[in-house]
Amino acid sequence: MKLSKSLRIGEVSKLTQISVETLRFYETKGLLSPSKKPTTGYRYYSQESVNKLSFIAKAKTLGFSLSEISELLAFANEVESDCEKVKTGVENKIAEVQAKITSLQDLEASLQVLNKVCDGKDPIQKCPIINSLKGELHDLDS
Amino acid sequence: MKLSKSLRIGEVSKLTQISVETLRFYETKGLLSPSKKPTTGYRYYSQESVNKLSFIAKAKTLGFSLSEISELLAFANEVESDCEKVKTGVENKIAEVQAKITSLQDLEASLQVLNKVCDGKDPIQKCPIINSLKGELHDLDS
DNA sequence: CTTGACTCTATAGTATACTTTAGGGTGTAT
DNA sequence: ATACACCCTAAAGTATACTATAGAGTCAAG
Repeated sequence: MKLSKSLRIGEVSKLTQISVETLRFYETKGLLSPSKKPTTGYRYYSQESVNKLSFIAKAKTLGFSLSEISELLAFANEVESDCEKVKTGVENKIAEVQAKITSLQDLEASLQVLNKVCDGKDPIQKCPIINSLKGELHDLDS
Repeated sequence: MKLSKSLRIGEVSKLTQISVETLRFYETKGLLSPSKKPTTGYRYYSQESVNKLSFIAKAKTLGFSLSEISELLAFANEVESDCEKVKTGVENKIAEVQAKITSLQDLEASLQVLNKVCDGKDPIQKCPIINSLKGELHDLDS
């Protein structure tokens, strides 16, 4: 078994495009724990660490928070468990995303109503948008 | 001219459902400035303040941040200006919301792909979701 | 005139995800 | 040997939007 070469923080940073400060920050959040040379305190990252970081980056683009990612990583390390929890996590995230989409669509509709009633040319005292916000916003509450 | 009755912070809080702490916080953010009785420092809010607070609350439900709301309020007070800026602000917000919706829809599609490949019953080592995140995620990068 | 509800300021804490700063060691090439 | 890039820790700062706490003054009723 050949041990894969271990990397220092700056090299990992270049490879992953994650700043060294952020790498250290992730460590404080328990997301990874590189080995440290006791005499110098220098961090040495294995290839596995790099893989983990790309896992983290991808999960982040999927909208997972760092603590959720932490959970996913923990699931992945629980040899006992099956992947039901993981699937459940993904399903919860889907539901969450759908809910966000719905509320943003509602929001957009409300904004479109505001936008439609204003030609942008009235003096500010008569601006229908300002007046709508000041008033009851009947059109928007439904 | 009858001056409308001025209210103390607790009364305004009950009326608007905004906590007294938040009312004071909004003040530090420059969103409103109730008059203060010099001898006691007590805040007294006019009906206009209450209207402003309902404006703020509504704009918040429309996804405007406090600093954006601050701008809207400033526009509304610039007697010189027409409502073009306001309309532009709303249009920018619409574009922003649309962009968010699109990216959330992409996100959902990615999550659905993950969800579909996993029946939730594999041992964690074989979990397709975990493995997708670990691997290249070809299906998701497109 | 005292009690209790209400108000005040100033400061710190919460949550998320980092970034920045200060002050000091480490490693390698010349 | 010394310069220079790179690494370390600990603490503070950033942004958003509040919430909470401590210690003290105010107001109205009984």
